[in-house]
Amino acid sequence: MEPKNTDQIQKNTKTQRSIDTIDRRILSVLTKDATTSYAELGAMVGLSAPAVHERVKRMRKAEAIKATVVALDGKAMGKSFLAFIHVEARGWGKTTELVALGQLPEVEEIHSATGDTGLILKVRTENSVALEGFLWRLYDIEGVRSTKTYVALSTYLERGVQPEITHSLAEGGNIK
Amino acid sequence: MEPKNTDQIQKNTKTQRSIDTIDRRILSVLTKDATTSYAELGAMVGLSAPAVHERVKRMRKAEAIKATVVALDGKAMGKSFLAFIHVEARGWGKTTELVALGQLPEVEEIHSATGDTGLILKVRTENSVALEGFLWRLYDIEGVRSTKTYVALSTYLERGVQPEITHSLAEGGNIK
DNA sequence: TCTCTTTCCGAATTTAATTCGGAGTTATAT
DNA sequence: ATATAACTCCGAATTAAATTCGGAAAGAGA
Repeated sequence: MEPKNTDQIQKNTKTQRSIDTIDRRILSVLTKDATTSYAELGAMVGLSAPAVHERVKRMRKAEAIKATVVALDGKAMGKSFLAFIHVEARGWGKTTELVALGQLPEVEEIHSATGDTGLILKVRTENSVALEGFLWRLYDIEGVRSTKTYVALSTYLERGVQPEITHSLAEGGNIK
Repeated sequence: MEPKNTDQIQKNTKTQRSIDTIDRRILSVLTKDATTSYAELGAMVGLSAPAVHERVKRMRKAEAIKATVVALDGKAMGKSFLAFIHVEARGWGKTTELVALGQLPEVEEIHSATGDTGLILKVRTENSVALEGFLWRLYDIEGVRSTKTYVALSTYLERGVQPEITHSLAEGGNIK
């Protein structure tokens, strides 16, 4: 047996164990149905229930899993209108007031963005009247220069962060 | 994937009891933490565990609750880049190919939209190179005329559909 | 009023989550 | 090489929660 070169420096001592293939397979199931039991998950990935539990617990602690939540249906909640609103604001200091809009349950996402727009909002309202009401509130905020609203007519896909990565995207080639 | 026509589902089912205040309070908790036990939920809303269970079961069946899922951290999954891509396509028949992009785990949302754009995509990738790779694949699709990409610099809020409704929005006034 | 339906509760049961001790593995240091 | 420490796993035992069940209370409609 040849001795390995020990020159390599290993410096991951205090870092959390990285997410491995089994972790991603577990997460792949849980992003679709988090009511799956540890026993079932174990059968899928070839581990015992306590082993899966241990992994999930670790990922929760490391905040790779941010939360377990129910996904609601917009229409059933009485919110038929979905819109993306691009907000152009004068001066970056006023972003605070805009972010405060997150208090409203109609606002689901707030991102600052590149391009010709400062903020992107995802807003789901009861109807077009409520959306208009929201836009009025937006213009009431000091510094809001302009907005562009894109109303979603149909939603073909809507889901959270997926654990898989398409490595071929970073190579310019086709899907593996 | 075809957008789900919930109207028909509603018709076929016997008149479902509508979502009441207690239901919304339960959902409000579950959208933040679906690991909350029925006993705890019951204590919060003044019901027994079986009563809460019954309500949740009903809402699942009625698909007001679409699923229970884990919310993952994009960075922890190795996806640091978030972008919204507006796609303008020539002819509506080609939408099928675009919707097929939903196969990629990087694609989180696909909506058809009003405005000067046909589709809005929400895409989360490893880095800018992978995002560029994705854009190349987009342009490979027949009929894609142009795209506009908005990269999210910071995310201030990101959550699912909320059960509460701000009624004052539909009245043009202030928050109640 | 009577009946049908819905919603709820407490108790009992079933199922799953969680804990625990120890075996096997790997990495690191002596 | 060998010991040490740190992981990861498993099966068994325990604890906690989900689920089922029968029947009581409340409401709707005839």
